[in-house]
Amino acid sequence: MEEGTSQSLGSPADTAGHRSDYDVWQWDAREDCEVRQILDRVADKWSLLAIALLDRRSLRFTELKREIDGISQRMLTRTLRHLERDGLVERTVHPVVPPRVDYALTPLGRTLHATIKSLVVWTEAHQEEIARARADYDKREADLRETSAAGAAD
Amino acid sequence: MEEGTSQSLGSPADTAGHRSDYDVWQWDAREDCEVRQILDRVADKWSLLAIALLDRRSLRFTELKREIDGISQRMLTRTLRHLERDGLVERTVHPVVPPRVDYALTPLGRTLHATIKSLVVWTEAHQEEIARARADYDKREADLRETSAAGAAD
DNA sequence: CCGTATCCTAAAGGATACTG
DNA sequence: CAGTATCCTTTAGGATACGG
Repeated sequence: MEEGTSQSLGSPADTAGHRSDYDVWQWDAREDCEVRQILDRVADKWSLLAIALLDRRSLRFTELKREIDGISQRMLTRTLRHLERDGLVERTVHPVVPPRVDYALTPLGRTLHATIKSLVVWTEAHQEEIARARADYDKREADLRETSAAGAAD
Repeated sequence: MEEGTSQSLGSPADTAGHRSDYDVWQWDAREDCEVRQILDRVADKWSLLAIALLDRRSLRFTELKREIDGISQRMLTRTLRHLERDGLVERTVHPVVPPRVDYALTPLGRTLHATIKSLVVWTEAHQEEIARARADYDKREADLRETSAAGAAD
């Protein structure tokens, strides 16, 4: 792993004695860069769930619809099409009637799922810490409002 | 009830000889569960960028605004407040005039960044594969439209 | 300098109805 | 069964103006 290659943003950077080993701007969140797109794909409302389910076993459309209870037909179709386009999911149409369509994770999809899982694991490991942080923040906020209200009342 | 509450989705599961080691439904994407919230936080338009920048060194409001060129004041404030509330970023107000406010990643924020980074690394490693998949998909789509158009014209 | 408040637009996504 | 097509609501987020 190289230290910053295209350093960009003329920042002195290393001042904190700590540094990212990639260039932040290479995956600038606003651009249509790959990371942004993958992140959007992974993070959208239903993709992650579909990926996780398909990582267990392949499923057909209706099965997915039933398992991801609450998703609309429209969104399930869109989600699956996006995943398919990105090469994460494979769609197999069986020429029978009534139609049967199977969805399965590709090898690429499986490696992505493995990666996402580390984020899930992180969250599970730290959820209490986060909950505490939120409670503290909200408490401080409430105290602040109370104080300023009291101050205004004086 | 569907079979299986925690083990859930009555899937014999292992059929593919492969299985996730967590319960998909514990982090059901639709609920206000922790994973969903963290994922939303991480994936929203600006958070990731802010986190990555702050992982290098602490920055003040205006510096962040300048570095994340394109972000509105409104969204920068909101983004930072959310990160602060979750205990990922620490906000330090210096009681001077004009005001000076420094933002820094907390230890928790740093570990999150490290985790996110693995997703970034995954994306960088597979972006060409994804690009190919998309090109293939679009090609097939185009061919299909062409064919059906020709068929209709006949 | 560091915000908050207000207004406004674009996009995501649900509900519903229809089709091969 | 496995989708499209259409309409409608909700939300994210930009622009702008103002305040401590």
